[in-house]
Amino acid sequence: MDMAHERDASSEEEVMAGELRRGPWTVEEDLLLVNYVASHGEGRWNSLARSAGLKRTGKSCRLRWLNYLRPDLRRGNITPQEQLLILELHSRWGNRWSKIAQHLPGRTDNEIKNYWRTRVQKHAKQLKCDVNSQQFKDVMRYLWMPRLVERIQAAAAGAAGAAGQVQAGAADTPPLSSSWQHGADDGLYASPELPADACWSAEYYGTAAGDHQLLNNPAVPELSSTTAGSSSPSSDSGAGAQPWLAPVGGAEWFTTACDASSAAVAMHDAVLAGQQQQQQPCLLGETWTSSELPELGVADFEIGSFDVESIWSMDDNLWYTQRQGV
DNA sequence: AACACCCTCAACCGCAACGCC
DNA sequence: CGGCGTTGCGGTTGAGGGTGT
Repeated sequence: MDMAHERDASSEEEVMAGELRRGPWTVEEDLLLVNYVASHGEGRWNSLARSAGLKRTGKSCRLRWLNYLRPDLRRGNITPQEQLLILELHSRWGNRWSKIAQHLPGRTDNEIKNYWRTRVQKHAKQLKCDVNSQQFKDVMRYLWMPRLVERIQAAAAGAAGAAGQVQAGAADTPPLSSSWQHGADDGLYASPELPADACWSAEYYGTAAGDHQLLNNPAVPELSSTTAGSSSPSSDSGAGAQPWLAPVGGAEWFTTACDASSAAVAMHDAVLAGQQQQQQPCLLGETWTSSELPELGVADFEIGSFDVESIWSMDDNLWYTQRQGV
């Protein structure tokens, strides 16, 4: 776009002339921006930059505000709940980062994009397959996601156990395949890493009514079991969308993930048993014979170098530690 | 201790869409 | 209707910190 190039060129000149700053923001600049937005509101970023006395482009100001200074941003690691949601939403929408970010309150598209590139794509690379390949999708769906579910449940069970000392019976965590996915207890889904009012608890993962709210959540209409199959062919199903989890009915994938988790955990336990005292990475190819893998669609490509443990030990070893402790 | 390599993430870039005049 | 400014999105880069040798 010529026009854009002209603008960029002028900006470049301003940078060269020392009229515009680039690179990391200083505390002073942050203060200027925060104070200005607080008193004048967002928008009109170019004029805002000038009015606030910032020697930055409007674009830079907007980005700094949205990705870093906004008061409603969440900080810290991406939680297992968020990871699960990212995997699911990306499977449906592809690299529609801003769209995905809309369903992760307090997270920015940039953050999610970075997460995907640094964590998810890394594992695809380990598997020596394309991140969009069916094999990798299957690994995500049948291994990664169930493990996340297990991990969430384990964390919730720990929280419930602690709460059980206050509320009798709360530690009696129901089996995964029944109550977790059906959301019998709101408290079950609360992550210790999340604020009490975080939407992840009941809103996203279930309600006392027993629905799969992750997929029926009004905030994610495209995932609703009542709309997923009948939604109009909007841009959501266009070029950016990736159809490998094609129009499953509502919570189907989630149920599958939960069911698959048992098998996945069993395999994991077998892996641990097989490892005995050896403190070496768990290698899929060495532990799971190809005869066990066809259902996962990972039998016919090279997986020998893939470190399974690294999947769920991406940010910490909570899940693994808990499994070891069982 | 020094160096190289790797990883993360804030920031930038190019482009397209939108809205106003 | 076209020009122009603004906004938003997705891809990419590079600084800085961490880790391995």
